[in-house]
Amino acid sequence: MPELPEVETVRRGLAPHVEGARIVSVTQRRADLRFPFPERFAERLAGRRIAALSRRAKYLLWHVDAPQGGEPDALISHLGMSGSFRVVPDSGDGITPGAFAHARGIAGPHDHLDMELQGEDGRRTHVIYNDPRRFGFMLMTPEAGLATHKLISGIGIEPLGNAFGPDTLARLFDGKAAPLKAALLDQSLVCGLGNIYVCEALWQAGLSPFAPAGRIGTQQGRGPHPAVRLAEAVRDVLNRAIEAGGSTLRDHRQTDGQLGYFQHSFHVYGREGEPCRRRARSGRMCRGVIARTVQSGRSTFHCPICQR
DNA sequence: ATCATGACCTGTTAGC
DNA sequence: TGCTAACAGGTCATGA
Repeated sequence: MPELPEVETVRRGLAPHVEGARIVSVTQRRADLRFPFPERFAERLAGRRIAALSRRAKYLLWHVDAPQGGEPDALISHLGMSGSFRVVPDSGDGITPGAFAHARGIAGPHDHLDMELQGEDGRRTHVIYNDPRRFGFMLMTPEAGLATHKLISGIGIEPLGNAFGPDTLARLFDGKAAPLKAALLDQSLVCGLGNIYVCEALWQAGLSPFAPAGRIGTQQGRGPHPAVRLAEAVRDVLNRAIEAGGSTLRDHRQTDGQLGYFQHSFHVYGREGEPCRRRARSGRMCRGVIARTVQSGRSTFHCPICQR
């Protein structure tokens, strides 16, 4: 599921419920996800206040205030392929979170974590993490060391940030023989893109997923420079996807349970064998048929006619 | 350094 | 209907 737009959708959905809220209790239903949970995870969080919820690449960062006599921590969470959070109001019947959730039939087999929160308005809610494939994870690190944390320090530029643009992109890709598809998936260059949005951005930019990444900085032709088209396409696709609440193929839900709907706007992803939807300025439709190929072990969807 | 591959784990779907 | 194989949004470790 979760590429940048889905993670950002989740962040926006959670933020009003968690920012400023106090963690009343944490129910952890298994010892590990992709990685083991941190030692004494639930105990360490209980009683502390969540100051802010931010996002870096596809990571959600929960900034947790210091406990008595301690230091602030950052909870680093990743949704993997199938993770989701949902927010459920407390029943107010005083039953423990786990029992509450089960009693109400809310906890499914893959509800691995249940955080009971008390908002600044005093209201209680549960934030429940569900993840069937368990490729997601949660780690804790001192807030002061967050930027140098192994998982965070190597992350590339945020495509929706101010520093991202055609020049940066061309510089990052300069000299790279790897195909554009692989370069855009490389989180240490530009972060947040996954298989879907790389395919969509390349289509929108009219660039071949197989073209060497280094070429976008030098290739000349008619019309806007490829790096300009690609940078614009990346931002536009991501922004539109966020507006749509992300893409729901299977698992992605907004935190209120709503589906994302950007999948209805896909031009290439999952459209193998269907006609290309590009319309030329003349009004003529592209005659191409969307092809699926495998690049570095994953499906690439593209139009062989208009993506060069 | 760069690149491709396999592994992680479960659920869904296509095909027989 | 029932079984099996292929495939799925991500990342990390490994080896060429």
